[in-house]
Amino acid sequence: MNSSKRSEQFPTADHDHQTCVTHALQEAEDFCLQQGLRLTELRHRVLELIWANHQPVGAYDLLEQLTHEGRKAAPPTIYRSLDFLLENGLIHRITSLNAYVGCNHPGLNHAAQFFICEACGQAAELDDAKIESVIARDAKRLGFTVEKRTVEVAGICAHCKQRPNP
Amino acid sequence: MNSSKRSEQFPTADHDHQTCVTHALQEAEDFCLQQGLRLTELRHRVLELIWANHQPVGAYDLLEQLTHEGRKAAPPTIYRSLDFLLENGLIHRITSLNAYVGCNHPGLNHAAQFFICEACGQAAELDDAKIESVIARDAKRLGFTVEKRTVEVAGICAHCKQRPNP
DNA sequence: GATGTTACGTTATAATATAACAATATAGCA
DNA sequence: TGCTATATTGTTATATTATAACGTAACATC
Repeated sequence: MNSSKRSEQFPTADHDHQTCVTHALQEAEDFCLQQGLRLTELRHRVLELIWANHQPVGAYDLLEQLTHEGRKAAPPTIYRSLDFLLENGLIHRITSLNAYVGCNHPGLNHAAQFFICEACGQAAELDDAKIESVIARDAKRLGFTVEKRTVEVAGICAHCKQRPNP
Repeated sequence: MNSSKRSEQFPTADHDHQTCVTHALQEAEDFCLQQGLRLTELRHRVLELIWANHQPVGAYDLLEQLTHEGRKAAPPTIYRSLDFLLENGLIHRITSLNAYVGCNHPGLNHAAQFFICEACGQAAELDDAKIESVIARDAKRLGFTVEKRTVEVAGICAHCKQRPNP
């Protein structure tokens, strides 16, 4: 099966990335329409670039890609769009990389975990309820009210273990 | 009981912080002696400052504290000491804060989880084997080799929930 | 179309971190 | 002890990530 979206695993060789990007944007457009959010041309383009990069991408990389296509852009331009996309659950920020990646489940307001390959740079997004429940249990024991969870695991993905030089 | 080290919870009112700092430094000295590591005056002082701050502290805060006591210091000065302390498990880096905190179990090379209070700035270090095992299970399913784990939970600690203005 | 709000442009700067090379201190050995 | 290799620290410059502050343009609502 050739999944049309970035699934909860590292993309395989037969992964059709163009379809995956298109699907994600369609989903974002629908979501914003439903929610009365303004997915402006700039925000749309930034989201598209994030998906097109196909792996966590830095704000200044995105900025360069925008300016290369002729758009006038300074850091605030990109950070504002990133803020909008983050606030509305269309992308995630990967803290340990200072990078941004498209969200697989836009609008669900879920807590995600990321497995990040240090060889190829790809990141797999999981949503393991078990991790959430263990964290919740610890928080309860501490009397701690959870606001935000950051779970990021760095290492080597299965593909990169097979071929040493990706 | 008045614990003499920062325990696996948020410090209580009767927490004797001076003893806690002294204890941590003694432990670090012993550990470095055993391992043949050079805990130089600078590194010792940086570690002391980290413990004395009693909560995650930024590199440039430490730098300022060093210069205020008359020592010549530039960013590389502090980052090198931080690198040494990180490599040898004497401190942790809290990615989501870009800050550093003393390790409760120096030398154990353990994976820690942090619960960070957004009100008082304190961080509790846990070492919950259950979280590790769940992550390990997910990694196995993905065929992913884990190198480094980052688990950071932000929220409000029990003390701060009781008194609104800490 | 007047008006309030949201989004974007622009300039400057803050905050965090590293590169590159020189000077000094320390350890280990002749 | 003195020599030499290595580790540590000093110093200058710069890279990288992010935000403040303020003006302008677009849009939405009346």
